[in-house]
Amino acid sequence: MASPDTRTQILDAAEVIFAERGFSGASVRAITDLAGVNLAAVGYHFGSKRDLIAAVARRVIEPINVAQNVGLDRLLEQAPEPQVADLVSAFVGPLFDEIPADDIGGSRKSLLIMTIITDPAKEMRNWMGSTEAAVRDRYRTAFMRALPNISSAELEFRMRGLLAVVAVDRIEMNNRGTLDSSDELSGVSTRRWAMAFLVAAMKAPSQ
Amino acid sequence: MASPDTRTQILDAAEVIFAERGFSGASVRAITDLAGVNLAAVGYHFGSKRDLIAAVARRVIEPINVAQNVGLDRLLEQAPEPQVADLVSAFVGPLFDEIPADDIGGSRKSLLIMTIITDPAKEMRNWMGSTEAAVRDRYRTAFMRALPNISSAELEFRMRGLLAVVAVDRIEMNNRGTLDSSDELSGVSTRRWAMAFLVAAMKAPSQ
DNA sequence: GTTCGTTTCATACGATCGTATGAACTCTAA
DNA sequence: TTAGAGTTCATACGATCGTATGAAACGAAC
Repeated sequence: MASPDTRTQILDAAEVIFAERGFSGASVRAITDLAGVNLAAVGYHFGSKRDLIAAVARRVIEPINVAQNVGLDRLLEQAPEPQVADLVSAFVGPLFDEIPADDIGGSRKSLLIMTIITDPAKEMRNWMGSTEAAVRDRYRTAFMRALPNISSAELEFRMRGLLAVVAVDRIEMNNRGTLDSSDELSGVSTRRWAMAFLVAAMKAPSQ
Repeated sequence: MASPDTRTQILDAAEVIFAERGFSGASVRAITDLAGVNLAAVGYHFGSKRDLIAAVARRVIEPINVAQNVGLDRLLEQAPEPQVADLVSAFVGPLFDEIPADDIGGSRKSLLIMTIITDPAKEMRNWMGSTEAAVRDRYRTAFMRALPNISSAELEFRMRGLLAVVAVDRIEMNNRGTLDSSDELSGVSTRRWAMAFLVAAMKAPSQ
């Protein structure tokens, strides 16, 4: 069953280093040094750096996908056709919930998510699509019922916008978070701002 | 004055390689190989890889900033207080204009822009802020007049959303552009979709 | 206490990285 | 034609990269 300690320590350290330097900019040695474990531990527990990247990404993304699924389940229980605002909240909410804004680990995770989304290494997108695409499909059909005038393609564009706004905002907030002091205030505000911004955007008349 | 050929060939090749592999994932050798020039040419023309990154980023960002400035100038000539839709168009338009959607170089540039925005290497943000921040300030004051009920902080959030939606969309379109065939259609649509989405979002009531 | 699967360790390998160097080449001006 | 600045070239250096290896350490079962 493998001692969970070393494995977890590596995952935690990798999350930090990957967020700081990107996937290819991070060295296995930097990760094992931060984790306080032996260099060879990565090979033993994960096989290769590529597999470590996959494990780290999975650990960050999975709870978000689960929360998005649960949120949509709860909405569909209450009403067969949820409102746009509720769908937006259920979709982007987990990005705020699973990524605490004020602590260091939170900003680290948001950076990591964007690293995952935008990393040029295409390996990511292959193994990620499985569950992530399923969640997005569920939400898209729900959005299609709530916004019958919007075409499927345009809806996909808008859903991408949901993720983009929240993810980029968290990154930017983190970048200045190291300089500014009282970003707790803007941290709480951001969620309200994002909801107002995104709900209005989703409801925009079809173009 | 240095033969502009080699320098430009390096910049062109670096744009491709950086977009494909990220800054730290790209090797100088890969760039010079693609450019068909000698390895040492990077050292001679740019000094170091870091300086090459700066030069590439500057070449991509600068025309966008210029176009954004020109667009705002033109709006302010016509009316002292431009409308929201016009401001949005002038702000995100250059991202479409300077980055053709259908050709390969276009999607490459959009990827590169996102690489610049999100790259964990913080060196970027230092030398970039100079002119970029000035443009954003001009637009923020213009938006503040058009949207007097929105606080300055929330407005900054919303302007970040403008860039995020467009940039992420271009990346995603590029990612699937390699698979799909007829994305010229969605390429043209995207601009209209972005405008509808973003204008509605900017006009959202304050929260 | 000895055995044996599991985990950690120090260490080494070949590849590749960014950069530096000095010779060879090109081209213009005298 | 020659002098010299500007540019390109082949090549090498040390550092660091991901990965592999085999010995040491550990812990539970008998």
